Order: sequence, then structure tokens, then C-alpha cells
Amino acid sequence: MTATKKKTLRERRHAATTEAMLEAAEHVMVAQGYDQATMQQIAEEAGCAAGTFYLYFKNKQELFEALLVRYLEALYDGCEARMAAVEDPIEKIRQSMVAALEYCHDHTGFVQVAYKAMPVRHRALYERLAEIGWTRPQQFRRRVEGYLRQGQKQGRVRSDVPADILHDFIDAVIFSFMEMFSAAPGRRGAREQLDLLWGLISGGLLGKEVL
Amino acid sequence: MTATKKKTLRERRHAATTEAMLEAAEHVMVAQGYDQATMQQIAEEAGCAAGTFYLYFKNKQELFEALLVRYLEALYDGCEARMAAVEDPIEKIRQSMVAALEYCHDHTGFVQVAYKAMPVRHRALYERLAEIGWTRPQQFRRRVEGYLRQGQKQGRVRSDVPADILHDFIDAVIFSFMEMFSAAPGRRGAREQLDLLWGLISGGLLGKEVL
Amino acid sequence: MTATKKKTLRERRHAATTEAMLEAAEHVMVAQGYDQATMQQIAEEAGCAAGTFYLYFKNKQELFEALLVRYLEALYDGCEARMAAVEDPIEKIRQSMVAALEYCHDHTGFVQVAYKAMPVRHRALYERLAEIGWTRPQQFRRRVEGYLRQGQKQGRVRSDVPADILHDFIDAVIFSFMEMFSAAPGRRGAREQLDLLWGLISGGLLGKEVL
Amino acid sequence: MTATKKKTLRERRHAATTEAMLEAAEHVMVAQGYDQATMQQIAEEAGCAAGTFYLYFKNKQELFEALLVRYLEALYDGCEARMAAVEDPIEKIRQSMVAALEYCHDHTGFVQVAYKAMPVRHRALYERLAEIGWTRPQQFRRRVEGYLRQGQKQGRVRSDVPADILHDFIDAVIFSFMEMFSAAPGRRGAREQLDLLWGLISGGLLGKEVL
DNA sequence: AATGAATGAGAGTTCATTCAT
DNA sequence: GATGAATGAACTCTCATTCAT
Repeated sequence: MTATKKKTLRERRHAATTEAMLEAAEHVMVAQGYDQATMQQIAEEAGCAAGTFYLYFKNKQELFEALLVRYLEALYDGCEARMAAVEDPIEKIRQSMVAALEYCHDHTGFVQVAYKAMPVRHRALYERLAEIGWTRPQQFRRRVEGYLRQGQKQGRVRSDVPADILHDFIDAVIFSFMEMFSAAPGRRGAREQLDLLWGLISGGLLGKEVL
Repeated sequence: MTATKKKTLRERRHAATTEAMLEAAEHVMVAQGYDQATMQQIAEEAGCAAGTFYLYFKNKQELFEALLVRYLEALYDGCEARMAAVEDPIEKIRQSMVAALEYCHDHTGFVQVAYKAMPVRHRALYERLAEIGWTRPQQFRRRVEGYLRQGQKQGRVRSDVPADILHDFIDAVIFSFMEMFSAAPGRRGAREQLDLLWGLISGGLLGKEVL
Repeated sequence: MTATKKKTLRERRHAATTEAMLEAAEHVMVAQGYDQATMQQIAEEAGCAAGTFYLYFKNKQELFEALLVRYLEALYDGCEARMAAVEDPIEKIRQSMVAALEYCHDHTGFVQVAYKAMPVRHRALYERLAEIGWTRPQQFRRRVEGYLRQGQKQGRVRSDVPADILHDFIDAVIFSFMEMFSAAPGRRGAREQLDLLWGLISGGLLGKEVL
Repeated sequence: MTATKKKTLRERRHAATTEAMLEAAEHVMVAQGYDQATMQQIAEEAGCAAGTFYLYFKNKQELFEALLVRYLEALYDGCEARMAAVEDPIEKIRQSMVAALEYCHDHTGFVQVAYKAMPVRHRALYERLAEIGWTRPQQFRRRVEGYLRQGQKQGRVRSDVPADILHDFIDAVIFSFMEMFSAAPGRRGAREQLDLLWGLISGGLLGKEVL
């Protein structure tokens, strides 16, 4: 009991420090970008010595990756929770967007990290994360593509465009608008943003006619 | 007269050198990204000494900006030429997309520079370029928004979404797909790519129904 | 009484810990050399925390010196024991060599520490050890030189070379071959090694003729 | 002509700088040892910025290797020149010793570098130098072993000890005494030193009787 | 105009040592 | 007594920029 509690205490302490470090890293990297952010700056922000970071993260690159993974895990968790609550495949996609936008509203830092701090373009980063065994994005994507295909079979989604391209389309719009929203937060309510995006996206997915 | 001619020759020489330097910078920056590309590498690629660059560009940052501006100037030139050839506002937008995609096909380096080498996110960069007085993107954007508003007045474009958001939507889709196309060139023909994108975008712009 | 016993127990514990630490230090320093061996590595090898070392040794340098002294004490003990068992001065020297070689066979780590891990060359180290009051090498050396002088008086050792140089000669050969033997252990039996070395050394000491 | 001269001038300049840097490195490394010598110290000694060293040497390790190779090349050159001047195999060995001792007298720094500054033990270093393609020590050694075998065939060198061990013996004595001589220069004349060493070595090589 | 050697500030990272627990 | 997290100074090495030639 005591041992367990002790261990838990240590672990808690460790987790809290890790958390504080990730926050400091986020803050500085969002402000400066990955390359321009120095470990000294981040350490100062975190209120500890630069060397201390190397007890928690192997190097700067892994610090950044941990930062991103932490956010993405939460984001995907939210998306999947919302998706599970409905049955209809198209509605699942819509709900996933709702979750993403909500998360983006509550964690402005995330999008800014993802867009301003990335040491490499996001495609390359996903590959890197896959290399270290974190493949959730790929899995999630496959799932959404499945829903899109169901929508195509039901005739509710255009079939002249392959599902993977439709997914790219959704991603393109969401990511881009998330960046805009996070850069100018509060400009519009989350509800309104969602309707806007869904209008644009669903129009593209439906694609009945060409102007 | 002679003086003028001499000066012209010098200018030509200067322009040619500038051009070679920009090409070298593009090559290295596309391969390595902005921060990782060193001036010595770029100089070696250009076949001159590192110091020489500082006779043509104030510093690394300005070298990159010049590189980007050169591309964007050509891109906007192409877009505006095509836009001038048609009358219909929606068709103008479509033609501008055609031009952009074509340019992107012929100058793969451009998109790669814009996406892989940017020292900062593109929004920040536009602001920076505006600071140094290069405001063509803003002008171009205003023009396209004007066409969108015309389309709205004619009832051919959804009016439930403001024109500036529609523009953001177009930008989001185009920029994202341009990156994909340039990363996997030849996967699809330019024609086919265009139809794909236009299908998605026009669907979104039209936006008659919601799924 | 109880206090005394307690103290003795404590002392035993202290000695055992010291021993374990020296062994760990030896292991790591032999593998990596003095500078490359880190206190954290040594601590891990010893199964304790890095900080604990500083309760037993003032710093890394003293840890190394203790390590070396422990070995040298044992080595000199062995040599002197063997020397005491015979009368003849030359034979004393020979027996000392026997002891040294045996020790070297049984404690390969010693030579490797002495040769691979030394933070400074050995002469400098002896000076340093003398500084901290450990002068046994000097004493031992004086003794051996005494035996050499006796041999010279008896006409059994060349007199054209001063005894201190003869001692340097012996040292040179022994130290060098000890390094070789310890680097390639088992290449030759201890007996054979001894004969080899004694042949070379005694030839040099005798020095009747010049080729 | 001009071009050639220019190039030669540059090369000269480069060589002179390299030389100055090696000297500075030698000075500091002899005083502090390899690990303790910092690039800043060396640079200060050389009268330039630390970064400048990296234009001439890839890193600290290569700086040290260059330093050692420079010395050894000169040493071997001297040995081989002297060896070529005589016919008799044993005399060749003796002449090589003469050359080595002379070199050691004129370049005290060399022995001190070799003994005080080595980042690793000399055997390991020879392996490393062999790795980067510098195998002169091995070649030289093979040659000397050949002479020893000739001496054995002629009955002038003991045959009860293999030639490679005899070579180790010579090396052991020479290296050790070189260190002593260089640590206490001028204590004895070169001539006297030579006679001393040769007496000890030739005695060991001859090895007629055992004390 | 062009060079490229030299600079020097500053990067990421390591590690002997300390000290609150 | 033992811990091990934290320190922070010091390390090697990089590179945008300068300037004597």
C-alpha cells in the first residue's frame, strides 16, 4: 500500500512535470516555431534548467513529438466518442467534425502548434510518427473513408470521386479553417463555424451539379 | 547611350545571377526546408561563394522572400491572364484555378518551396510580405471575392456564406490539393485534377442542399 | 560494547559498499575509460543512486584513485610476500615479477584499469598519489633498486648502467607486457610468460656483450 | 602561371594555418590531455576563433589524429632513412633506434602528445588509424620483424623467443624510455641514452644466459 | 564584383555534483 | 544513510554574416 502510494506519488510528480514541460514547449514553439524555439527559452518558460528536460525527453525532436501526440490523442478520443453516439455514417463524419472544431476552440494552442511549430510539413510528420509506432491517424482515416464509402453506396455521397480523395477534401477544408479559427478566435461562434464548414463540405460531397 | 547600354548589360548580368541564386536556393530549400538549408550549401549549388549572396540579398530571410515572390508573381500573372480571357465571374474563378493548377504542374518546385521551406506559416508570411510592400495577394484576393459576390447576386453561388469565407474555402482546397499533387506528381493528369477539384469546390459554393 | 559492535557492523557495511562501488567503477572505467565513464553509469552498475557515491568518495577523481590504490596495495603485498620468501637479491626481483604476473593474471581488470582508464599518464598519477600521501610505490622502488645494487656488487648485474635505470628498464618491460597479456589473456600460460620476460630482462640486466 | 602561383599561395597559407593549429593543439593537449583540452583553449592558443578549427579539421578527434600522424610520419621517415644507410639487419634496428631517439630529443612534444594526450590507449589508436587507412606502423613493424628473423637465422639473436615478441620487447623499452627522456630532457645526452638502451635491449635480444 | 576564410554567438546536449526528501 | 531529480556550467560543433583581399 505504502509502496504503491509512494510510486503513485512519484508518478504523479513525474506526470505533472512532464505536463508543465509540454506546456512550456507549446508556448514557446507556438510563439517562435520549432527551429527558432531554443531549449533555454523553453526551460525558462517552464521554470527549470535546460538540462532537466533531458530527464523527461530524449531530445528536442521527441519533446515536440510528445507535445503533438498528446494533443492528437485527445482530439481523436473526442472524435471517436462523438462518432460512437450516432449510427448514420454521414452523421458520424459530421459529428467527428463537431468534435474537432470543439477541441480546436478549447485548445487553441494545439492548432497553433500543429501549424506554426512543425519542424516538417505535416505529411512528413505523420510518417515520422508512424515510424515510432503511433499509427492512430492512419487508422482513423481508414475508418472515415469506410463511412464515406457507405455514403456512396447509399447514393448520398457523390461516387464520381474516390473516397480517399473525398477524405483529403474534408481534411483540407477542416485543417485550413481550424488554422483560421485558431488565429482569430472568437470571431465566430463554434456553432456558426460548424454550419459554415459543413455547408461547404457537404456541398462538395454531394456535388450534384456543376456551376 | 553607351552608358545606358553598359548599365543594361550589368543589369542583365545582375538579373541572371539573381536568377541562378534563386534557383539554387529553391533546390536546397525544397530538399532541406528553410532552417536546415545553409547558405554554404546554397552557394555551392549556385556555384559561387557564400559571401556573394549578400551582394544580392540582404540576408537569408530576404532570399527566401524573393524566391517566393518570384513564383507568386508568375502564378498571379498566369491567373490574371486567364481571367481576362473570359467574361463570366464564376468562369473567371474557374479559369484562375486552371491557371494555378497548370503552374503548379509546370513548377513543382514552387509548391514544395511554399509548403516545405516556409520559415513561418503562410499567413504570417503574407503579413511579412505586405510589410515590405508586396501586396499583390491581397489585391488578387479582393478581385476574386468581387467575382464571388457577383455570383451570389446572380443566384449562382450560395448566399448563406459570406464571400470572404467562400474565398477561404477555395484557397483551402486548392492549396491543400496542390501540395498533394506536387508531392505525388503524375498521379493524375492536370485535366482530371482540375475536374476533381472543381467538382468539390463548385459543390461547396453551390451548396444547395445539406446531406 | 554494543556500541563498538554496532560500529563494527556499520564499518563492515561501509566497507562492503565501498568494495561494490569500486568494482562497479572498475567495470565501467575499463570498458569506457575514465573520462567517458559517467557517474550515472557506474551507479547503475553498482545498483545504487549516483548521489550515494559522494558519501563514500569526495569526487570522481578520488574514486579512481581509491580504485587504483586498492589494486596496487594487493599487488605490492603479493610482491613483498614472495620477496620475503627468498634470500638472494636477484631472486627477490625475480619473485617479485612472478607475483606481479600472477596478480595480473588473476586480476585482468587491474591492468586494464591502469592502462585504459587512467585520467592522466601513470607518472603524473604516481605524483598525485604521492601528494595525497600514498608513497608505497616509491618505497617499493627504492627496495628493488637496493637489490639491484647488491647484484651489481656481486658482479651478477651489469654495472655500466645505474641501478635506477635498470629499474626503469624492468618496469618498462613488465608494464608493457602486462598490458599485452591482459589485452590477450590466455594466449600464453603464466609460466611461459614469466620465462619469456625473465629471459629478456635478465639478458638486459646481465648485458655481457653487445651484438 | 598566375593561377598556379595563386593556388600555391593559398595552399601555403592553408598549410601554415594547419601547422599553427596543430602546434596549438599539441601545446594544450600536452598540458591537459586530450579530454581536458577544450577547443576554446586550443583556439585561444592558436589565436583564432574556435569555429575556425572546423574549417581545417572535421572534429576534435581528427585534429588529434592529424597531430599524431604528422609526428609519426616524420619519425618513420627518419627511421627508414637511417635503416637504408646500413646493410646489416641488426644494425638496421639499431639505426632505427638512433633515429627514433634523435627525433624524440628534437621533438619533445611528440612523445608527450603520444603519452599524455592520447584519447585511447596506443594499441586502440593504431587500430583507429588503420581504419582510416594509415597503416604505416604495421608496415614498419613487419619490416623490423623481418630483420629480427634474419638475426635469428644468423644466430645473432636468441631464437627461443618469437620475433614478434622480441619486437614487443624493443617497443616496450624504447617507448617507456622515450617517455622518461622527454619528461626529463637533457638529463642525459642522446649518445649516452642510446648506449644505455642499446645495452639493455641487445642484452635481452642476445639472451645467452639467465642470471 | 566576387571571394571565402574567419568570426563568434549560440545551438543542443551531457554530466559531475548537490540537496531536499 | 540513501536517494535521484535537478542543476548549470561547460562541452563540441554549426552557420549566418562580415570584410580584407
